[in-house]
Amino acid sequence: MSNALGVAEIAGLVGEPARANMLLALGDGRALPAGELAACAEVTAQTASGHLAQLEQAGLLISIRQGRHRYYRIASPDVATMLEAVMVVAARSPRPAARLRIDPDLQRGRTCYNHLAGRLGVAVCDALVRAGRVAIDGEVAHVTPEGLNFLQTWGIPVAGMRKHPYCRTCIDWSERRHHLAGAVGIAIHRRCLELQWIEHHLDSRAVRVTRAGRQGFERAFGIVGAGL
Amino acid sequence: MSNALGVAEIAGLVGEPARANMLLALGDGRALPAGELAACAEVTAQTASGHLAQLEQAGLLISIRQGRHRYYRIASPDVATMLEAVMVVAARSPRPAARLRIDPDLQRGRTCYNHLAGRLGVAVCDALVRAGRVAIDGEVAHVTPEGLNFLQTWGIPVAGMRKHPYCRTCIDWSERRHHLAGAVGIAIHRRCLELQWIEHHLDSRAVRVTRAGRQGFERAFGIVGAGL
DNA sequence: CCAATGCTTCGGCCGCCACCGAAGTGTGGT
DNA sequence: ACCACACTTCGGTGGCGGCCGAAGCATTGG
Repeated sequence: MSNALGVAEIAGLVGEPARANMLLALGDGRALPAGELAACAEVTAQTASGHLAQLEQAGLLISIRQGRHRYYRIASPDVATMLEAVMVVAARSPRPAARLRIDPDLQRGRTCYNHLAGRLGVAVCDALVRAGRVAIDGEVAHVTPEGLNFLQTWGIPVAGMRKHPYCRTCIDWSERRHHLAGAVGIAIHRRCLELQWIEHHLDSRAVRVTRAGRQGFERAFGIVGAGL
Repeated sequence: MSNALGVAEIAGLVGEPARANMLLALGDGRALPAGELAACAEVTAQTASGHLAQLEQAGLLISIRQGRHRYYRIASPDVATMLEAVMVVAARSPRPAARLRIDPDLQRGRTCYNHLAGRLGVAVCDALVRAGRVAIDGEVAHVTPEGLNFLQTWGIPVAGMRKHPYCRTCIDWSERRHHLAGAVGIAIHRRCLELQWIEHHLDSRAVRVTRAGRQGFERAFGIVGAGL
């Protein structure tokens, strides 16, 4: 039925701290860029690149190139199941192991290079789509006339930014759900900072929604709780 | 939430061909002595001992000492579940074939402890199943009434061997197929030796099919080429 | 165009670990 | 008592592979 060599090969790929860290970071189905996975694993970009290539070649991950980024995600539910099964055993293992803590702040809201991501980013994107201000067609997003109007009055000079990477989606946080990237995404992020709706954690990419932000996100976007 | 170090540790233990072989041999919940596991993994007793100690310390296996033997078995259903999950991924992996050099003699035919394995072992098992003489149900195999008759007339005293490890299957590492183990498997091997259908390579577990064996395997089992 | 950024490839270093020979411990059989 | 057998421990060797520095594409933005 199955051979031990194949099993050892797969398990061996997981059995390396750097790769295990990357796989676990992707464990919930998100797609993350290579650089970020390198940070998760605490190795340099070169090392991570090699690991990711192995994982993809073995069929554990698949990658999508988006601009100069390369997003990786778990290839199939089978792989996720396997990871969970290993985690169960690892948790029951008598060997105490150091725990790598995942910052819950990062999951709530963060910047993805220069636009909003995390639950907050998804919430903003959803709100814009629901309000008919943005229309998503695959990887490309369009700002509708009402959207242009809205952004303008909100304080974003949309006029000058009709350029190529205008508005697009980013496959990222919270599986298969988009958030806005591109020029519009960046502008929104910048405007949120200007308005002091969010503030950055020092030394981290996590963002915190301020009290003013809570009100602002609710009034302008209809987001209650500001994605928290 | 979960710790990557623990995961890597567990997966790393499985990610070694020798250990993976042992774990898979124990995958059905049987308890096997260290020596047999060493044979399964095709390493010396010392090496196997070290591996087994690691697996036990990590909580994947537990051992019972019985006389001068030491029987190992899977520590918990969680571990078995994990192994199956890895096997599923390994089966779907685009790299199914072994990249490890396999001794062609061993692949053709060999003994697995004391029964036939390799292509010859698989061919014999297949032939018996095809002829309705053996029925395989998962890891357990049953000899049908016709099978009893056949073995008897072939020269195997089946009458006295209704004991516990009667007839079971063993997963072959090089062929990824089942072959017969247990008392019946051992008896078949012994009978083949008696009939001089096979002879052992000196100093190896490889077996060679003699000219008489070629005829015999074809006439009795319908195996042409005797699995070569 | 050029500079910045993200990722990949190449080359060499170094540590870990699987492996086996030899010797040691414990159990069973005679 | 003796030997045979199953397993373990120890020590030394060799190879595999993870790691990073440096350099090489590719994309984006100015």
